[in-house]
Formats: sequence, C-alpha cells, structure tokens
Amino acid sequence: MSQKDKTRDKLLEATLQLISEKGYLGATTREIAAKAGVSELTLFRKFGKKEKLFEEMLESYTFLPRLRDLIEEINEMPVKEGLNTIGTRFLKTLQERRPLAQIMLSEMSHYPQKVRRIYQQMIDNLAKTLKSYLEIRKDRGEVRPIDMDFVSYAFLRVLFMTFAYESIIKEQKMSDEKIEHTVREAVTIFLNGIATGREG
Amino acid sequence: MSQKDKTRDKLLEATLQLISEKGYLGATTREIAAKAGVSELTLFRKFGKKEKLFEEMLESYTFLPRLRDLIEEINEMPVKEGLNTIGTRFLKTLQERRPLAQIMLSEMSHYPQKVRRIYQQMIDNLAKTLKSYLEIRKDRGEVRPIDMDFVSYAFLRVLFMTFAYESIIKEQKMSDEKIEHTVREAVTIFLNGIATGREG
DNA sequence: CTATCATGTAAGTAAGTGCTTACATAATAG
DNA sequence: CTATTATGTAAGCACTTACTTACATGATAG
Repeated sequence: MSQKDKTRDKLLEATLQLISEKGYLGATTREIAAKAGVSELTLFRKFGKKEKLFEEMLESYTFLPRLRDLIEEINEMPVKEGLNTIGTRFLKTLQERRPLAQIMLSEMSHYPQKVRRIYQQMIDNLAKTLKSYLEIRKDRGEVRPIDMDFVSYAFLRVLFMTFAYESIIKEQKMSDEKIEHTVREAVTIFLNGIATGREG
Repeated sequence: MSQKDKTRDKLLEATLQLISEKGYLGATTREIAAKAGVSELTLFRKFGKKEKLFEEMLESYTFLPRLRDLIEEINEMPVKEGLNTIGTRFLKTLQERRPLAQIMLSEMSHYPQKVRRIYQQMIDNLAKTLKSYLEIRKDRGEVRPIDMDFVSYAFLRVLFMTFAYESIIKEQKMSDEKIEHTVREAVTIFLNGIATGREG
C-alpha cells in the first residue's frame, strides 16, 4: 500500500473512532487529524469537506465480511442450529464493529439516509437471509406458516437492542458467555414460545 | 399557571423539539430561545447553562402517565390479552412521546448516564411489570418456566426497535393498524414460537 | 538527478457557539 | 401606587469550528 493510501486509511480509522465516541458534530476535524497523526490540511486536501469524510468513512467500513456465506453455511442446518448460528454471528459482528454500530444507532435520527445504507447492509440483508432460510424450513414443515419477514426482523432486533443496551448504555463489553446465553434464550423463545397451551 | 412558569415550559418544550431534531450539540441556545418565543438571555437566566436546560428537560418529560396502573389493568387477563395490552400501550406511548424516544436513542452513546434515567422510567420499569405479570402466569401454568426477565426485555425490545425503524429510519409515523399488526405478530411469536416440533 | 506529488507549518478568515454585561420596560404583588 | 420581579434589546466577549491561502520540505518515480 502506498503512503498515500496509508494516510487515507489512518484518517478514516480516526474518523470512525472519534465519531463513534463523540458523534458527528462532537468530532472535530482538528482532533481527527491529530488522532490520525497527520495535519488538518491533509484531511481537507483528501476529502474537501467534513461531510465527505463522514460519508467515505461509512462507505469504507462494512459489516459484511463476517456475514458472507452465511446462507450456504446454515442452509442444511435444522432450525434451532440455524438460528443459533446466525444469531451468534450477528452479535459477534456487532461486537467487532462496535464503533460502526454505535454510529448507526446514534446518528440515525439526524442522518437517516446516510445511515440507511449501513442498516441495509447489516440488518436488512441479514433479515433477508434469515427469511429465505426460514421459508425453506416452512416448506419442509419445520416451522409454522407465519409472517417470516416479521419473524426475521424481530429476532435480529431483540439481539441488536440487547447489544445496544449492554455495550452502550451499560458500557460493558458482551462476553462470549453472555452472547451465547442471549442467543440461546432468544432461540428458545422464538422456536417454542412461552405458552403451555393451557389457559389460566 | 404564572407567566414565569409558562416561559419555563415553552423553553423546555422547544428544547425537547430541537434536541430531538438536531441532537444536543446541534440544537443551539439561540434557536431554542427563538422557538420558545423568548430572548436567549431569559434562557440563561432560568437555566444558567445549556447542559442544565438539557437535564431539566429530561426530568420534566416522562413516559409514565400512559403506563401507570397497567399492572392492575392486566392483572387478571390471560397471557395473550395481557401481552397485547402491554405491547399496544407501549407502542402508543412511544408514538406520543416520540421526541423523547428519539433523544433516548440518539444520545445514549454520548450521555449514557442521563439517558439511563429515562430508559429506566420507560423500559426497565415496564419490563419489571411485564415480568411480574408473567411470573404469576407461570405459577398458574399458563406459561413455561423460562427466564422471564429475558422474555420481558426481548418482547419490549422487538417493539422498540420496530418503532425506531419505522418512525426514525423510514421517517413514517406508525399507523394504528401498523401498531396493532406489529403487536399481534409479536405476541403470536412469543406465545407459540415458530417451530412445529417436527425436525427437518 | 530532477520534476512531481504528498505532506507539513503557519497564519488566518468568517461564521458560529455558549454565555455575559448594561440598561430599559412591562407585568405583577403587596 | 410602588417596589419587585420577569423579561426584553443590544452589544459583545472569548472561544471554537470548518475551511483556506501561501510557502516550504521531503519522498518518489522516471
């Protein structure tokens, strides 16, 4: 990688870190440049405006790598195992890309159209994967014929908000055990529900 | 109400609106005062600092009114109806207090301790209510003996993120029908799960 | 070696920002 | 009515911000 690209990367990385910590308005170009170890002028020469820097940073960071090939991986698994795999992978990805997740959460009110991209990359895509997986299970009689679109989103939303609560509001990293426990509980509920069938 | 209190209220209201639109840093004291129809100096005479204004605004707005007395209301309902009632009430409250919900979501990364208060008022309390309701149903054999704490949070989180997605990312108000549909689907999943019991 | 190109330093600009001071007026309370 | 209190206008301060201009230096490619 050329020196030029290294500088660019350092700036994008610093932008990710600082905006996730302080928000778009709270992160100043001075501080971003300092954190990247370059002069502020370099930042402006490369990106022109702060907003462009923000956009290019969003473009360059993605949730995808860990989530790719998930369809094929889970394709032949029974429902319980499939949900477990997808849920665990989802939470671990959020964990690894936590700054990006944090930006997504806190800037969604003010930059909805910019955030929508990463939301789509992350949750919409994953929901689609999950949905088509569940549709197959439905055809095979493994799951009930209900609105799989809603089910998929619901499953991911429980996990996403659990992540947000633990690692942002409570400011604690989710341990591997916590992740496992969370996914296990969610899968149990989604598969079997909580009712016994008896009415009180 | 005295003129004094009216001024105060107008300022708090303007603060709520503007911070929900632009975030804490994006909302300026000048603009808040203008929106409230008073001079900026009045703002500072009443609250001293912007941060204090923010805090007092958070103190003054609450999610509670609509949620009070919910325990007694649902107490004798069967699970399905109980979940339906609590879910619907929850979504309608979020809708009514949307600016507050929006602030809660977007400032949670930067002011976690301040947001925790409204989170506790809203979700933690409601989860507790739901949990104790479910514990009773459990004792009566209506629901399975599983982690009711997790179930309660999971149920509310699905609804909360659905609300956030619809009304913040997609920027559409949730219609009453949408609310009903959302709750109905969520209740179905949580009660019965999606599995048939047959393995593929 | 030399010409180019990425980067640096330094200084600065224009526009905000939160917050203050000095003085004036209108409303309210006793 | 009068004294107090809430509010207003106007100006501005000290600081920060995104962004710019002018000039210099070091690396790199041909």
